[in-house]
Amino acid sequence: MGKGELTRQAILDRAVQIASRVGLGGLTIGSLAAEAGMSKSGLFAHFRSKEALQIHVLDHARERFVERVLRPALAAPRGVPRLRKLFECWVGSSGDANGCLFVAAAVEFDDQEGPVHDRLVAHHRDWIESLAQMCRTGIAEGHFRDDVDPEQFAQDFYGLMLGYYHFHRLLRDPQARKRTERAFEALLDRARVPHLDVSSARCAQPRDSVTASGAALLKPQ
Amino acid sequence: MGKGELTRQAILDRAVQIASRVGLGGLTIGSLAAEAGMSKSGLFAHFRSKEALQIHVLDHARERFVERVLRPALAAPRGVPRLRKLFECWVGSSGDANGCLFVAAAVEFDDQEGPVHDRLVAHHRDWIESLAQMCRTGIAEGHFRDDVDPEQFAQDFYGLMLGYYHFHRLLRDPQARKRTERAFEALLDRARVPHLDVSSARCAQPRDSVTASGAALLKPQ
DNA sequence: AGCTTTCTAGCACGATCGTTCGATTACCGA
DNA sequence: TCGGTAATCGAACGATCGTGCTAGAAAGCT
Repeated sequence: MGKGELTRQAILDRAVQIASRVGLGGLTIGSLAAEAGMSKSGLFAHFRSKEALQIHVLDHARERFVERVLRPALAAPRGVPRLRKLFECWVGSSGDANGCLFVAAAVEFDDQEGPVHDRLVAHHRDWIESLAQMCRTGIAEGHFRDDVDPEQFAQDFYGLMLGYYHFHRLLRDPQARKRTERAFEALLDRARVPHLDVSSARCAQPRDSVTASGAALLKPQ
Repeated sequence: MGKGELTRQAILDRAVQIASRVGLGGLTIGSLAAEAGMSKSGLFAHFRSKEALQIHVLDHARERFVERVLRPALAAPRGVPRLRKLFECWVGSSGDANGCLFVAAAVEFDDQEGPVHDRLVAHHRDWIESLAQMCRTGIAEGHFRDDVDPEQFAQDFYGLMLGYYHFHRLLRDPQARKRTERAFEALLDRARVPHLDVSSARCAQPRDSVTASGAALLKPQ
């Protein structure tokens, strides 16, 4: 990795942090340059436009987020344990800027069409699909009923996390996390096979880690 | 109402619409003036600063939102019917800019301290408290179990709606609304009395009849 | 009607926005 | 070590940002 790519990564790290606070639109080249300790034009040369910068920031945040949340989950056994690990990493990374940026950008660009919007939607679709796929795996493993709707599960899951971000970050509610954990357990319960001792299902054999779930997000580059 | 207050309201109506698209920070005095058909300085004179404008926009959106969502709900019978009416109005006003602005502003100002942030938090606290209070009323009316946690209910409710906004507005998912309705019914079910053998009841019921199940519990009016 | 208060437009300001360009420095394979 | 490529900088561009100031138009009151 050349020097250019190196500082580029450093810039993007900073950019994600800033953008998670002020949004992708509020992210300014001048302030980013100052934060990165380089000139405005020097920084600008790395990305040919602000729009390109925004997309790169989005991609960067996605990579980091996948690495910190999805990847560890895929190392866990399929089904409920994997979902639980995902949840744990997701909630745990709430101080991390990468996840927050996605939520912020989602609200900011929800009806501002353009390349940034399209890229953002694509990433979110991938993420939702990963959630749904994990639910399907849970069904296949016998942890969930087979009439559970994976898309419903994914939306409920995501909504639950959005609620967490909201209560945790805006309202600074110290109980937000505990409630989110309860909501997550309730979500699992709703999908779970009735009259079954969960602990036995949870200790299912750890099949090989990387499966279809999240494959869309894990493709290189 | 004098002419000044009249154009002020017109300005704020426009401002809420614009801010729901580009955020409170992205809301610009110049573009707002152009949209309102008046000069930049003429508009500016109504609010002594941009920050004051943002707060007024926030208050305006809140008033409208309460009028369109909370007020109709309070006209419904206490407990579950009221909650159902609230949900209905809330979901129904998703095209309305007033609700969206709050979600947008919440993400935008979640760690930007200042007067706007404080006002926003206050409004959100009020809203959440309204949700929790409705839950308490549901308990008092005997619709919900008395060990239901109202704050948990409020967070779950809000999260569910955030999920709706997300899937509906960003992802343009045509099924978002139906899933949100299912999630809402599941939320009611979880809080509902009696708490008998949920698993069998849950599995036996086809999805369509879930909606009707709660309404049968209490007679209208 | 006239008079006073309120509202609005025009102009200008410093700052910062994204962006371009040419010069200069740093890096790296030969 | 040298020469060429890549990285960075400084200065400047037009546009737009939020914000004052002042003069005039409109509205409201008696």
